[in-house]
Amino acid sequence: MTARQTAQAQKNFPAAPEKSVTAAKPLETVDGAAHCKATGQVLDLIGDKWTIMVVGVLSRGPTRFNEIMRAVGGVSHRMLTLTLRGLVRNGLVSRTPFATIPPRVDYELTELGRSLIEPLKVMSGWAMDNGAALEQAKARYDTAQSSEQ
Amino acid sequence: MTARQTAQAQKNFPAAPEKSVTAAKPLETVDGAAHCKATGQVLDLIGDKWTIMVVGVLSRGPTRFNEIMRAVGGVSHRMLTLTLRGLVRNGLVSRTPFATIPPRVDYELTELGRSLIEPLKVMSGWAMDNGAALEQAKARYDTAQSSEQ
DNA sequence: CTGGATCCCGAAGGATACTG
DNA sequence: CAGTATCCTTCGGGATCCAG
Repeated sequence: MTARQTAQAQKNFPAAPEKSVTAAKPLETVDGAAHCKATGQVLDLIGDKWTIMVVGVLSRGPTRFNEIMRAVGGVSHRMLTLTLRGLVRNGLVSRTPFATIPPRVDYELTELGRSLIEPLKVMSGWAMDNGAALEQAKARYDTAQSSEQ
Repeated sequence: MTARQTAQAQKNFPAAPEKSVTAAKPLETVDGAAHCKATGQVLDLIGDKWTIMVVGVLSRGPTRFNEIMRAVGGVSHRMLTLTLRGLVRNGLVSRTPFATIPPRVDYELTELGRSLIEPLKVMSGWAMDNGAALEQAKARYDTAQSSEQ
């Protein structure tokens, strides 16, 4: 969530593919620095260990801190705090504390946050479709490596 | 690329939302462990600092090692090697060495690799659309924090 | 219950030198 | 040119204790 932005700050693609191909094959290439930069930004938001899991939980409705923690499972107290803070900061999640005792805080996806679900489902769909192929490739690669040693 | 899978290996969602909501609002929720797990897998592939940049470059056609390095800019020799190896291992990129002198190696997206471009463009599109909103949210959040100190 | 602060370890990743 | 090996620094992230 931090490593990339530094590298990206001074990152200007040296040369776009001369004569933007956007008209020719708009769906075949990712061409252009803008796309890469933009995609990188999103990955900085959700590319860490816990964010998508949390978003996944929150997509089911407003949830309290400890509920999220149990639902995600395996996340430390501290990391959940940080993850949520990041989401709130980026406006993807709203945080509404109740002055009850014991205190209670609800987290909920904002409109912006919900708009992210679609892209996530696309990724998820791709993963479901191609996960097997990926595993296969890995297996093949690994056995190939160890045998030719 | 490694941190998550360990956590995810033993990660079984404790309880799916009782009575799967899949029929009701299939496009509004990310519900289900499968989706989260799958999405997590993809993020393990492309969630690191360099992979998408490399994929972006390769989406324009076969490219040599040093070309990629220059095109990406800021990536170290070592990390590019590792990134490419990961992509090759997962079957997203093919590696074809030429026994010329000096040696030359071309990297190219495989069919599987190209199929990933679409999802990436979706993410990229979302980022382009909402990047401003994210920046705004961050700015608001940060100023709010520093002022109420 | 939610959140902050500290400590600490292991992994990520840059720099550099070496090999084919 | 492409790839490997080593060193060294930084940082993510878990455990733990403290506070409101």
